[in-house]
Amino acid sequence: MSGVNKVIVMGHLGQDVEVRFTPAGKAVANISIATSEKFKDKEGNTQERTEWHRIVLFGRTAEVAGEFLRKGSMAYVEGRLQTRKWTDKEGQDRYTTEIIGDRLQLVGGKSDSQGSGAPASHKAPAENTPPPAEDFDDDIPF
Amino acid sequence: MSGVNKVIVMGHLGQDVEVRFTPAGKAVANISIATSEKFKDKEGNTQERTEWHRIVLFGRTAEVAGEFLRKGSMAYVEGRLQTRKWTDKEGQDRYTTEIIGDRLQLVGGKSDSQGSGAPASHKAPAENTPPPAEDFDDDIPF
Amino acid sequence: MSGVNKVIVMGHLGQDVEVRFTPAGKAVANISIATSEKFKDKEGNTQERTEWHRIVLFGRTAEVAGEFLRKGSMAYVEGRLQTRKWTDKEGQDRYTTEIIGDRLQLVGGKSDSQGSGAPASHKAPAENTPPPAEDFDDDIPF
Amino acid sequence: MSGVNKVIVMGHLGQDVEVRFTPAGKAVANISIATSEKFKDKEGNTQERTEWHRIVLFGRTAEVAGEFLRKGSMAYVEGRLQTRKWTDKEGQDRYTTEIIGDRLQLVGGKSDSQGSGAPASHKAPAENTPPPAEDFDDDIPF
DNA sequence: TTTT
DNA sequence: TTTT
Repeated sequence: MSGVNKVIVMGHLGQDVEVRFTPAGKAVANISIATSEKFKDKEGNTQERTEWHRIVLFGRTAEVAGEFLRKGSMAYVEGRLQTRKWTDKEGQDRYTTEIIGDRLQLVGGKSDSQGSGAPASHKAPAENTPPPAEDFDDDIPF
Repeated sequence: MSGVNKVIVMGHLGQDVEVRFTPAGKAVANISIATSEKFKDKEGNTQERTEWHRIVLFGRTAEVAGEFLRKGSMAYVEGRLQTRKWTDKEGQDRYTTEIIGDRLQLVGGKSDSQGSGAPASHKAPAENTPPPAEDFDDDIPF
Repeated sequence: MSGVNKVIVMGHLGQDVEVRFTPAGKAVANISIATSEKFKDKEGNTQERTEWHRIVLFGRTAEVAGEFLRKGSMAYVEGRLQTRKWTDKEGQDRYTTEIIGDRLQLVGGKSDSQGSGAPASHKAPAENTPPPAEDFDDDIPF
Repeated sequence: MSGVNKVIVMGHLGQDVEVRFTPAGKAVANISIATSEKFKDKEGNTQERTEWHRIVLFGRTAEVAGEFLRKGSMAYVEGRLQTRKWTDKEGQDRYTTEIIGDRLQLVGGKSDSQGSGAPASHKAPAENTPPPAEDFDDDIPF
């Protein structure tokens, strides 16, 4: 590993968690987290911009997400940036930047109540590495 | 501001810094920083993946970058993620994720020697906000 | 500013917030946040260690803390480390390490319900600097 | 693990690295890193305050530090805060706050040249846990 | 001193 | 697509 590539994101999930499994049985979860910031537009009016963060979790961390998070839940995620290349239907190269999360911390937002209720936290083992994209048969990149 | 949207990146620049100015005279710099990580492929062989981070700096921070950084320089950048929508030549929506840097710290790598040599550091004022995209006439998004 | 000195802490407050004011009328808040980690002791049993973080907030951020946080509230704090020297009653030098917080984010923990209920977030202006310790008349350093 | 306890520090070492070994043969390194910040004093003059960070590294990370770092080297460290209680010669309780580093990244400062010259980076395995204090016979806490 |  |  060379250099530093670190992301910290905390906010609410815009959708329920999608959990899939690789052929080898490893869980992979996709979550989408919103953050927002205020800024002044040209007229000096305060505006709010929402930023959507596409996050991918693997293994036990993915399972924890699938079990404890849902649309509206608040979560803290630590991870790294990764830009993935894919080909669209016209055969053109496209790029999608995602956060590969290696630490997930639930934060007790109202919307995450779900029966069990117990908050949860999970940290991926250091050797955790995303499976190659080929493990999935998706045509649709996201 | 709601939630947390934080990125920390440190690595070497893949190209010289591009500095432009808005019509209002505000500097905007684009830099590209590489980080790399090792991972095991399917055969168990250690591979290295390089990640390129597209970073945008504004104001005084952009000027410091333009003055002290060049291809090969090492830099530490703190900022936030922002995904920008643009339209390609076929009229299709495209998205590019960038790091809006609000803190730049030069780290004394060999390649940044440049006469002056003085290390530098700069932190954007808290109220620093990127200018609207319309300030630029570029057809080319990056 | 040279180098990087950054702390991120999220957890529950062990006590209510203490807010004081400098002679110049600037608010200063002290909060205490717990984090915990699991580890294995010599016998291989899982133990939990709680870490208490002493945090100091200034100005508007301190006021937000005083208004919205209390014992049991959950908060996210970003700041920097600062070790303060003081003299105990025996005349000996003592040192206390604190986190000078410049960003406070409330996270909707159960215990912070308080009537108003509205979550809050505040970021100190970049030029925010702690007042010199002499602004306080305390004999007791913490 | 509950909550977030994260520190990022980058700066120059004030002294050579001290490496010791536990009875079980595990390396433990102590390093001291300086960061500085500018602030305005009461008279409005710009002053610089240096902050010294006491960092403890374990295992392979400690060995890397011992091999590649020395007084004047620049390093990036990621870790967590830990306050340690000890008893001084008068039998009084004393506390020292340290950064338990789990990621060390050398940054190519001039002063770290040392023959080999190769830059280095090391991340502790996730399960890395500091040995109990009793592993050391020191009377002197730091 | 918090929380699960 | 979230949340306030």
